[in-house]
Amino acid sequence: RLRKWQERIRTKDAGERNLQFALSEIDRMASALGVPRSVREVASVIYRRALKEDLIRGRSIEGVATSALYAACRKEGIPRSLEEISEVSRVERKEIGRTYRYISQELGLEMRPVDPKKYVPRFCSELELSEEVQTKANEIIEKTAEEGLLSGKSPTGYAAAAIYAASLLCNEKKTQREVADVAQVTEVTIRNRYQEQIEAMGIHG
Amino acid sequence: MTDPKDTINIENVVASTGIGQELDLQSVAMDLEGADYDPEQFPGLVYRTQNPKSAALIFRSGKIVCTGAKSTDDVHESLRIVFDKLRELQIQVNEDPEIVVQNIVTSADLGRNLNLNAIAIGLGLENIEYEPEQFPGLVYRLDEPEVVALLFGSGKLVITGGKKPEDAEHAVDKIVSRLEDLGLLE
DNA sequence: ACGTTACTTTCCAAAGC
DNA sequence: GCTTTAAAAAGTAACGT
Repeated sequence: RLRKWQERIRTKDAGERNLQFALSEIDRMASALGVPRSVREVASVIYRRALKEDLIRGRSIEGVATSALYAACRKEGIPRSLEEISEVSRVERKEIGRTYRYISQELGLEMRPVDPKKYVPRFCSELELSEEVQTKANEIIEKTAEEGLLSGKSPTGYAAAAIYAASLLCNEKKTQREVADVAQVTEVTIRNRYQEQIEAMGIHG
Repeated sequence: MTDPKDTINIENVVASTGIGQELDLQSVAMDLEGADYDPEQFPGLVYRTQNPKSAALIFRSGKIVCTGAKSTDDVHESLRIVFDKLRELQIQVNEDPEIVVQNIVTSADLGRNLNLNAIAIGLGLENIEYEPEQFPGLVYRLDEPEVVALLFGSGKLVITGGKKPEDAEHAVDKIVSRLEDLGLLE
């Protein structure tokens, strides 16, 4: 009898320790990413729900914690790409992606695809581009996405191309390399998306 | 107006069977030309047929998996070749072992571009998976037939998980009517 | 700025770790 | 869960030239 009781305490303590570890990891990663406190709270809620629904079995605590943070950033409208998230996590990109898809499905998070416009303010400020460029980039994204150009394309690459195009149009040119570095995509991707976007916008230049 | 059903093409058929006899894969690997066997890496021996093109995974238990064939007829032809090769090595093989198709992979074309964002919302976010940062296709699981469809912006699609060629046809029909009902196939 | 190769996703069986 | 095999879809990436 005593043994069972001690075991319960042991598991309870272990579970408590694991939860504390997960929450401190979320805090550490959130700080490294510079996201507001509200995002950490949303991530914590998602993590606790995953724990309650027993979704952590067969997965690492770190992987679920990182995925919860990725989901929280998206839910709060300030997405970070898997590439950016993986830079502050000890879990590799592929594992974060598959764990995110799993918890998102199981918890019924009903996450909408990321809107590329959500990346515009952050990328533009890192590039020190004006408000005018941001507005222009948003216009390009809005208009070309309506025409169906966005289907299947990565949101970061799409945003990067629109920002590159907008910087040219507003005479605040940034090179493809500069934009690519901030968005963490290749110049090839920017070139491909840029060509499609300017063609759809009817711009020549 | 091409019927999307007429664009269906079988790309791969996976089937399993067995010769009803245990095998010494080490000696089969020695005698069978072109056999790849690395038990440290994988317990099955890999044997490829050229015509029809396929890959057979042969196990110690005598069970065999055939994959890569473009039709169920090709699966039977490929396995007939594998059975004959084993008989040449003085291995007893049952008369005509039962061959069970486990999975058929099909491609098709809806003939129109798709707005995957609108389709994701229309089909219901709880019924689909669409993560363009990770993969350009929208994943749609059907209950009847029980298959998985990958929808792309080009209007092309992949149907997998079916066991009969008709499964893909029924799936394409359902997807087309579902998208038409939603006004998203235009 | 090309071209090639290779990786992402879905499905399934097999035997063993 | 992983390992191996095959195949398509389209996007992205990393090579070499």
